[in-house]
Amino acid sequence: MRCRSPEPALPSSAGHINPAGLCLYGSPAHTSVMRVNKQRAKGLSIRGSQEEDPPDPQLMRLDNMLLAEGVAGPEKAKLTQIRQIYHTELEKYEQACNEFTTHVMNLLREQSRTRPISPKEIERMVGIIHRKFSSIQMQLKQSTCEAVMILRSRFLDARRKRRNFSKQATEILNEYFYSHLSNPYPSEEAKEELAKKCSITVSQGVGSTITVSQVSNWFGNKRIRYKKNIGKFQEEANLYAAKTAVNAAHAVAAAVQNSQANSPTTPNSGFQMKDEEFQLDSAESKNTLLTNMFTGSSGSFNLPNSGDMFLSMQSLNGDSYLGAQVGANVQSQVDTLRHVISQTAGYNDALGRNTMYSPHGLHANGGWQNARTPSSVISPTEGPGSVYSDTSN
DNA sequence: GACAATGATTTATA
DNA sequence: TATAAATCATTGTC
Repeated sequence: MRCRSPEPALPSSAGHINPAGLCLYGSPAHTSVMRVNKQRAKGLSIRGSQEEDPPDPQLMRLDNMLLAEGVAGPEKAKLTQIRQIYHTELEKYEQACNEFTTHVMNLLREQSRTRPISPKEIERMVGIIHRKFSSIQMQLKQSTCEAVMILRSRFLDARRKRRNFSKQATEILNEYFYSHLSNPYPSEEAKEELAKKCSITVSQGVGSTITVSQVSNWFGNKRIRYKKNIGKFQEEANLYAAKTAVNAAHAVAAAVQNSQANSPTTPNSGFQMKDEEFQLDSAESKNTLLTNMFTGSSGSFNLPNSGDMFLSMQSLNGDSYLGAQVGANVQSQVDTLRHVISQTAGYNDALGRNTMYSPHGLHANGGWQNARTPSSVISPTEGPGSVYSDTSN
């Protein structure tokens, strides 16, 4: 149940101060507001009114609190408005108190001509007046604090509102999801890294950050929605699978080049890759590449890695996406790659296992195998510690 | 304005 | 305690 905060009741004039005025009950802020008000009420006097020139410490504190929360724009303007009204009203009360006291003193002086008036009586009268005004001033302060607190809660409430993640952030999360399709349960570290990565990306655009719990939410939603309607996500899965493939291809190409550069005596393994073959400027071209990879029509490059990628194709369409022919094609490409990579050294363990055709991943009953087992990762495309790898699958 | 997409919340469960 | 599943509520698109 979401609560909606009402509009802050701004104390616009002395006559409008809510006499009950005090609804910050229960909250620590309320307690502290009351405590401060009590302290302030104790020392309230006409003379003390001059102490109001510096900004109210409580309001200053709330102000700082709001600023720390990132209050800006209209909220901040409203805060300034509240403070201005508060100080204006306070001044008015103090002036009225002064004037009224002077007036009563004059009256008493007048009366002293007809009857004896003791200084004690004058003091008592002034005391009564001051007490009355203090009480009104306290109400003003309480109302102001209330308005500020409402403003704050409204701001926090607004922050709870749903905001779509940036495109880049969603892409990062999707990349992870589809490259870990057999076990889309990022570890705590992976979540942290994803959150970090997303926030870095997002901060360049929207200026917000994504927390670890938001990453968890995202994966929770993604898993359930993917499982519910695999067909709907097929295109997306293809796209990200292609992306992963391209990334892997780049990494392999780099590894091969590196290997050749480091070992001038090593003959060319026959696995030549031109970088332009992997330039995919559009989703369409990625899809084309993907299609070619699975049909073998391109000839330039076929599936480099990613058992998950094949898994996604399988699981998306039941158990026979392009069937064994594709599987064999993929297998041969993987074998070629494995051979190349084994020559470049360093990733044998990572790619040494071929689980491409094992029926892992999404179960027929709708669950993921090894659910709740965080995937740990070392990948040829990203290296140790990266969140983008699923070689454990 | 209708509808789909999506982030957040709640509840139940292992 | 993490997750699944259902649901809510907002945002974006047409």
